[in-house]
Amino acid sequence: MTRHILTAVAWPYANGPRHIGHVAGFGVPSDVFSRYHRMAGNRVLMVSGTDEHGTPIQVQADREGVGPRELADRYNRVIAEDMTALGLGYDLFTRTTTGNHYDVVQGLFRQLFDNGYITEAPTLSAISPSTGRTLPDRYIEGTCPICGYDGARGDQCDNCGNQLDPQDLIRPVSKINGETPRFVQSQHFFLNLPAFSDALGSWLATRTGWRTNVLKFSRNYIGDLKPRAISRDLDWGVPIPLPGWVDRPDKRLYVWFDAVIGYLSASIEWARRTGDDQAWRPFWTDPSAESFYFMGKDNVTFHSVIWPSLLLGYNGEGALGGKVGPLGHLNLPTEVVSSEFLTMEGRKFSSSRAVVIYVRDFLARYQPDALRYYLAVAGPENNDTDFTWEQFVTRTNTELVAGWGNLVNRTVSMTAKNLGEIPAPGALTEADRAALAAGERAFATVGGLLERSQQKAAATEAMRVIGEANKYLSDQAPWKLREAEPDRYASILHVALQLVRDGATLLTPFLPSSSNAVHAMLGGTGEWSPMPRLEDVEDLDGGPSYPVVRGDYAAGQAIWDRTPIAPGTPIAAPTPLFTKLDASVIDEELARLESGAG
RNA sequence: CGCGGGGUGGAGCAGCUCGGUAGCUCGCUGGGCUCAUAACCCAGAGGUCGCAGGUUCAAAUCCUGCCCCCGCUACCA
Repeated sequence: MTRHILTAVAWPYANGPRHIGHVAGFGVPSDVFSRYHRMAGNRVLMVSGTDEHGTPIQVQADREGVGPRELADRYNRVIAEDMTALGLGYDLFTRTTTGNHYDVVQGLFRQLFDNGYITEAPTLSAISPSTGRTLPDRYIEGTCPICGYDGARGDQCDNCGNQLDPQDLIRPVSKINGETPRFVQSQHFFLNLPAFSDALGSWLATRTGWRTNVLKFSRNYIGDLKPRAISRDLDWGVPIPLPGWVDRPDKRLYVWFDAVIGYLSASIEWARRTGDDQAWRPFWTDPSAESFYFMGKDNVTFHSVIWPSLLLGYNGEGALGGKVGPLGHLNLPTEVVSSEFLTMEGRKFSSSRAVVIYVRDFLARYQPDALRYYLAVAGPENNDTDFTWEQFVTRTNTELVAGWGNLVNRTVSMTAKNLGEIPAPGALTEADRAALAAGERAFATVGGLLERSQQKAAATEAMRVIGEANKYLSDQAPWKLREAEPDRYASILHVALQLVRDGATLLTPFLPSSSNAVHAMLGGTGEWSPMPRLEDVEDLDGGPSYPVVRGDYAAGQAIWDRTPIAPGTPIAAPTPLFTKLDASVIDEELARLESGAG
């Protein structure tokens, strides 16, 4: 039976361009996963978009002297272009400022409200006197009332480690503009998280196959849930859909509430754009549908606790009961796949301190597949991992260029120069059969690892198979047999070309562009693993137009199995798949890092 | 006692769930090959698996204590 798999990819925040640490966490792993499942014959829906509400957007907009919408427009486009350039195969990469998203978010809010899971209460919050907007704790600094340290943050003192409330700070000031925040009583809405702790507990107890730290962290977290405010004093965000509130210019839903709902709204938007409004349902309301959420570890609680709580509340499945919402019963996540963090040359990524390499700048100088490969094989899958330029150059040159690229190049070159077409095999020797069997077996082993989200091991295993193919060529040494034993020569090249074909297929989830190139080299026509494209679309509900990432992935020929090569297919001289990097790029990039030029 | 991860040959990692004389990639040394982007193949050197105890016929693998590193800690999405 065909599985329906939702790949829900964390939403990049549109207050600036994204760096390679971001795509290491959510981008590349989710695309490897989706491409594999598409090849394995499953129906995949991969959605995401830019998250554009919240105070940091507002702050950055003020800093740049533009409105929040203008700022969001700019970085939405930058990020969508970067995701496309990396080859991330979204069915829809949209944004949170669409009419469709507003509708879906407000629909969820109303259902949660009607079911009793959202309540109104007064709360003390910090306001910026000059703008009237909520001032989040992290933007407030002052002297710690406990230890006297004068750089304490509103939520915690970094010096003595005590948890603080911002109103306790001595001489609190706004980090944004230095003014003294005002603390005011204000009416806000709260999500009754404690009402979900039992339901969350039994749901988490049924989860299997998760990375252990995600489960441990989540189980620990639900032990002490408190109601959580989901509105803010802001004019930038989704309006609160209740009489007396919806028209207020100073109250908005808080960004984290609307952002996680994006998975659902983007799925619905995708369906509407396909012409079948209900096409999202097999991924959300069918009990057998599966959903995998990809993110960095800082986002785990939002996906393993908060988002499931919203879904439980919408379904009327918390402690207060309630009705199922108009969209029907929505599935909770099958698995929350979290990545650890990537560091940059031993330091934390930091845009402000220029410890960073943006996706855009990276791709301007290096191949997307080189980045994808590095992140897949040496990324932060289970541990924090350091990105170093030296490692990047080494892995690119030894594994991609000298290992895989060279296998393709030497095999295809020999064939093109001396035969001009894919040869038919003669009688196969034991060594031929063993080599072919190893290539075929790899689909099960690499596929099994990908099924279990062990992408590092999967990539390593695929490269091992390629190493065996290189060894096969050396052992058989066809170049010695070209004139003396032409039949044997043809057989060896046939086997080697089939192994190249297998290697390209196995590496397709990781290196789609390169595998497409190999497909063409071997005389393949049409699309192998389709790439995403960026296009401008009209808002479906009358808003301004915007760019989206989409693709016609079903048109791809790639399947997770051996694709036999066809003798007689003409073969031309190849061009190298990967660019070898000169050792000098290490120093150049390190110098860029030091000078802060990005 | 806030939660979690980690300390394995020069570098980066796997192994630890189900204990049995340490594996992979890179680098290094020597050799082979010459089809290939000086790429490929073979052989070798190099580790008392953070420290100290304990359990066991046997521990990198289980238990206890300690030292060091890192991430997270919820109004920052």
